[in-house]
Amino acid sequence: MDATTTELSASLEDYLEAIYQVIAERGEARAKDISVRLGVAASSVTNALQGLVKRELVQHAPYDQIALTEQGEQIARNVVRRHEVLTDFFTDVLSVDPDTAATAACKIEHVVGDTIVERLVEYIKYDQRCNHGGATWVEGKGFVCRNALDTRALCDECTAQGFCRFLGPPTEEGA
Amino acid sequence: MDATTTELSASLEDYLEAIYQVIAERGEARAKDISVRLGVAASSVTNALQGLVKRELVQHAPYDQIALTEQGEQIARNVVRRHEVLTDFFTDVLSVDPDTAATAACKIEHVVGDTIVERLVEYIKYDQRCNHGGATWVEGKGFVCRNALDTRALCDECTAQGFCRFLGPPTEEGA
DNA sequence: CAACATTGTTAGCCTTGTCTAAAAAGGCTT
DNA sequence: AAGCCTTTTTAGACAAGGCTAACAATGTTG
Repeated sequence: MDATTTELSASLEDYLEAIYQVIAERGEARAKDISVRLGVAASSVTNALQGLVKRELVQHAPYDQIALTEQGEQIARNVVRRHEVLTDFFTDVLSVDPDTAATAACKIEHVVGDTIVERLVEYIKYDQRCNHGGATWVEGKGFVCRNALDTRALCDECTAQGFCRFLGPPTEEGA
Repeated sequence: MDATTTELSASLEDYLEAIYQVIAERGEARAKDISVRLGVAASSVTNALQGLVKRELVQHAPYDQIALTEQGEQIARNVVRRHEVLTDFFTDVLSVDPDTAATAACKIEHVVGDTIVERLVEYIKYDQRCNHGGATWVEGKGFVCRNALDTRALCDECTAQGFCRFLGPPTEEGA
């Protein structure tokens, strides 16, 4: 089995993520921590660890601590990043409540590809920097652009400057 | 087994979706169509059908056509809807290319919850109706609000009207 | 209507991932 | 160092879902 090529299952990604986070929080990770965090039987952890060790993503001698290999840590970081990006997007852009956002991110993080994630990152940045673009969720009304809520103040400023003040002057690409 | 309560696996959702689409396209569905569409062995289809029949989501006598029950069709429609919403969001809002969008939607449709889907719907609507809010992906630049691309025309209009012209006047909720 | 091609089903195997129960290892505590 | 409690591992079962190979039904066509 080629460890570098094989796609990792959602389940194994979850283990990797949990290991990474426990190490980050506690300094070290033991099987118990993982089983508690994932709500899974201890034997399931042993089982998963064997798979991860075989793939060289984890270092683990029986009855000992759990550590990530270089490779494993990289994958874990990636999963965490996807999780964070999704969470941020759901809460900041879509104004979804934190619990729902977290739950959704936990599932989607295992299936979303890089292209989408990077676009989401850009979209979040856009939403943060541009008072034109940023919309706000208003219950019973849908998404409303901030200009519509903040009186005309921003629009005046926009006109005065002739461009979106956070992006620089208009480009020639415009219609 | 309580057919109404049990969560459906991603795999069975895929079968349901395929059956729905084949019926929509061809008027009827047979096992072969499904195996071809999903790229799966014929026996896998038989197998899945048994599960779906047991759950009363599909009607199917051996060697006969495949039909959806009321229940099954409802679930199928739901999956299709999630797929479409995701695809639209990825292409229209995030400007991701159609292939990537479709691939991502195929996977995410099985794990995304209703709350997020409905927010995405609203966001797409917002993006379509509000020239303030709508952003456009510009390669090498990120998302740029349409105002920044379209010269100041829209901004002038915005100022003249004092509000986002697609949403009505500013509300008191504004800061 | 009989032969053959296509389609569908069955049977049996494999992998992944979970569980429980039982055994083994480690670590405290006296 | 002996005993006890916790943690880990092993062993074995099970469900899902996929595959191949073999068999059965259907249907088409001389």
